[in-house]
Amino acid sequence: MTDRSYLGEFELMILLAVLHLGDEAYGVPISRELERHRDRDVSVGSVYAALERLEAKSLVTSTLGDPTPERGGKAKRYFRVTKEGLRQVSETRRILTRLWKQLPELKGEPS
Amino acid sequence: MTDRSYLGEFELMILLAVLHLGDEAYGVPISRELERHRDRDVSVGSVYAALERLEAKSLVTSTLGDPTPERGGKAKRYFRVTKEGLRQVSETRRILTRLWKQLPELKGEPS
DNA sequence: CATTAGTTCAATAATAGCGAAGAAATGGGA
DNA sequence: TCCCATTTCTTCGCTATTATTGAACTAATG
Repeated sequence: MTDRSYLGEFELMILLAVLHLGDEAYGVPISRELERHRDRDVSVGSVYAALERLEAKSLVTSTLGDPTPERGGKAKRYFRVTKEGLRQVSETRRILTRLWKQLPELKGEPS
Repeated sequence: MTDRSYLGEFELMILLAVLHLGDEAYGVPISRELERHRDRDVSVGSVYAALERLEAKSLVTSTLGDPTPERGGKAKRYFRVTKEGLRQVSETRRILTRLWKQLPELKGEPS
C-alpha cells in the first residue's frame, strides 16, 4: 500500500493544469499554464519529466493525436487525468484546506 | 534570485504543523501532528531533515530549551516559523487556492 | 544502569529542474 | 520540384533538491 505517496507540489500543479486545459492538454500549453501561475520559468523538460512520473503512477494517461496541417504541426501527445489522479488531487486539496483552516493568522493577507 | 523555490509538499505541512503547535513545536509532536493529517507513518528522521532544510533556508529558526525534570526530559529543540516562512506559506496557499477555484468539478466531493 | 524522550546521522529513493538534441511537420526560394 | 530553414513539439542526459527510513547517539530520571 504505497499509494499514499503524496503528490509533490509540482505534480499537483501539473494535474490541475491538465484538468484545466481539458482537450488542449499537451506539453507546451501545460508548461505555459504553469508559468502563468507560479511566477517563474518552467522548462518543458521538467514538465514532461513530471508527466512521465504521473503516467507511471497511473495518475494521467496520454494518447498521441494526429498531425495538424500547419507549420511544425507535429502530432501532439495529449494528457488526461485518470480517476485516481482526480482522487489524489481532491485528497490533497482536502488535507491542505483542513490544515489552512486551523490558522486564523493566515486568514487575512500577511503584512 | 533563487528564492522562488517552491515549498515541497512535506515542507509546507511541516511549516503548518509548527505554526499550529506554537510553543510546543519540537520534533516529536510535529511528527505526530503530521501523521494525524496525512494518514501514513512519518518517521521523525524525515521531519528533522526537513526542519534542517527549512532552517537553512531561513524559513524556521530553532532554539534549545531547558531540560525538564522527568524521565528522558532531555532539552528540546523548539522551532518557530520566520516571517519569510509565513510569507511562503501564504503564497503557496494563494496559488493553490486560485488553481482550485478554477475547477468547478472539484467543488463537490468526487464520487 | 535500564529506560525514556528526544535528536542526529548515513544512506537511498523520489521529485524537480535545465539545456540541448531529436522528430515531424510546412513553406518558400532556387 | 527539391531542399532546407523554420516551427512546434517531444525526448534525453544530467544535476540538484526533497523525502524517507532505520539505526545510532545523547541526556535525562528512577
